[in-house]
Amino acid sequence: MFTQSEENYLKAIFHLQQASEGGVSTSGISENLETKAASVTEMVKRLAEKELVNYQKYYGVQLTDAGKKQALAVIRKHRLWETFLVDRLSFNWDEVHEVAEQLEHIQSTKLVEELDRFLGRPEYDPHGDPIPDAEGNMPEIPTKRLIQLQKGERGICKGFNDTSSSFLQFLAKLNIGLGTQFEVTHIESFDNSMTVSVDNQEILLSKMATDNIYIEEVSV
Amino acid sequence: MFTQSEENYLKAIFHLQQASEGGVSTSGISENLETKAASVTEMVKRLAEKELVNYQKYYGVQLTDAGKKQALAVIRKHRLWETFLVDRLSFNWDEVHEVAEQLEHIQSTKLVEELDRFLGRPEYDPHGDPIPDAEGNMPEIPTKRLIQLQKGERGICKGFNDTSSSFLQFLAKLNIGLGTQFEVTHIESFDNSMTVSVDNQEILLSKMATDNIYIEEVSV
DNA sequence: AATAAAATTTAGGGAATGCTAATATTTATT
DNA sequence: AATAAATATTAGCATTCCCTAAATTTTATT
Ligand SMILES: [Mn+2]
Ligand SMILES: [Mn+2]
Ligand SMILES: [Mn+2]
Ligand SMILES: [Mn+2]
Repeated sequence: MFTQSEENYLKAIFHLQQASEGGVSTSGISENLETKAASVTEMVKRLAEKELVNYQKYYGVQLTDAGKKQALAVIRKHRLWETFLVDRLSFNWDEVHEVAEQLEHIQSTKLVEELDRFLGRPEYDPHGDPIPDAEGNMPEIPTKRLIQLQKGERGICKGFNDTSSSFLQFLAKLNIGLGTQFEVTHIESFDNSMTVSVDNQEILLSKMATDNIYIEEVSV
Repeated sequence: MFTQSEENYLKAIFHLQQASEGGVSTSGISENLETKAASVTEMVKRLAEKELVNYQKYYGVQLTDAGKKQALAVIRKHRLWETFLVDRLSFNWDEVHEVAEQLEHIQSTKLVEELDRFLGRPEYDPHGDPIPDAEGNMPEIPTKRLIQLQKGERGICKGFNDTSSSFLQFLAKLNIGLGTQFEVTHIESFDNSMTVSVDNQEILLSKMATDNIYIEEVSV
């Protein structure tokens, strides 16, 4: 259906789109795929021709529904193969990316379906990233971090960027976990440390900590 | 290392080479790969440039050692993946070819090694074709058929092309099996049926039968 | 508002791979 | 041996994908 190169572009655009609103820039794509900007412009025009992206000269691209669907199909394959490599063959989680980058382009609906079944319909890949289902549904990935909140704003803890045991143990000591409600009561401009109130208790968190906590903002 | 297209050509040349001595013809390759002769000539020149084949204009190509090695590596991957699809995912033996045709091009030494281990180092794929080992060793595939022998020549039975139970049962009735020694005593030009002596017994075999028996020729 | 800097697009080109039509060579048939 | 038929190669062209250098447009800075 699509070439490997087209699929790589769609995937890159999808990921860049997650991380920022508005159009995805030519330079963003070119960095992500390690190609030159001129090559990106050319490919983006072809993708627009095929109605996989909306492209506005000089203002970047956005995936259409068709483009998003295809991107998710590739991401699904990528993460299923990573799971296969780690769970069934004895790859380490840091050795799988390059191979999955190739395997994600194999075209066979039956293969994807059977692989998914064989692996026990996993929901997350070895890196903890969610695996889209056959329809492209995937748990929303939290992108907002506690550090981005202003004084007086509130958020609910949705996940962590750093998943090392030391960080998780630190959080446990403070009674912070998934679902914890924060209200920012003070931001120290000197070092960007933050005071948040949790269950009417004041907790001081370093920049380092607040940058590693994903939240969903709650309107006051 | 090599492109998908190059690998497909090497594999095709390898298979055609098995089935006949002398150079592999341009038209043979073009039929096998469903491309035009002109495209074959062009690719064959590139392969010769890279010393994967010896090419003599108008007289076809032959794989060099390097070319043969690469062809065997691709065949190894193809057959391992077919085995995976049938043994581990629930593919039927007649559904695997197209997918294996893609999977055979994935580049990762570790993946091939781990897949081989995971499958229990199988020796034959779901179609009964032998799987080359990592060094490219593979049981010799018999290519000569009984039908090719002339009157007075001898051969030893090495395998069968048609492996249907009806054919195998027919052979069993005549006491023909792996290792059986034939000597051709007569060829009936009218219908190409053949009389062979086996253990000093004369047996009449139809063209249909002799065309499905692989042999190794024995010099008289 | 003018200018400088950064980002993007266009122009022109190359490698890989395939095609059709024209030409050359080999092989088969008279 | 001459000719016809079959095979193979060359010439010329198209597509995909990537590149560098030049031109254009947007964004940032004076
Ligand atoms: Mn990829
Ligand atoms: Mn992953
Ligand atoms: Mn293939
Ligand atoms: Mn097979």
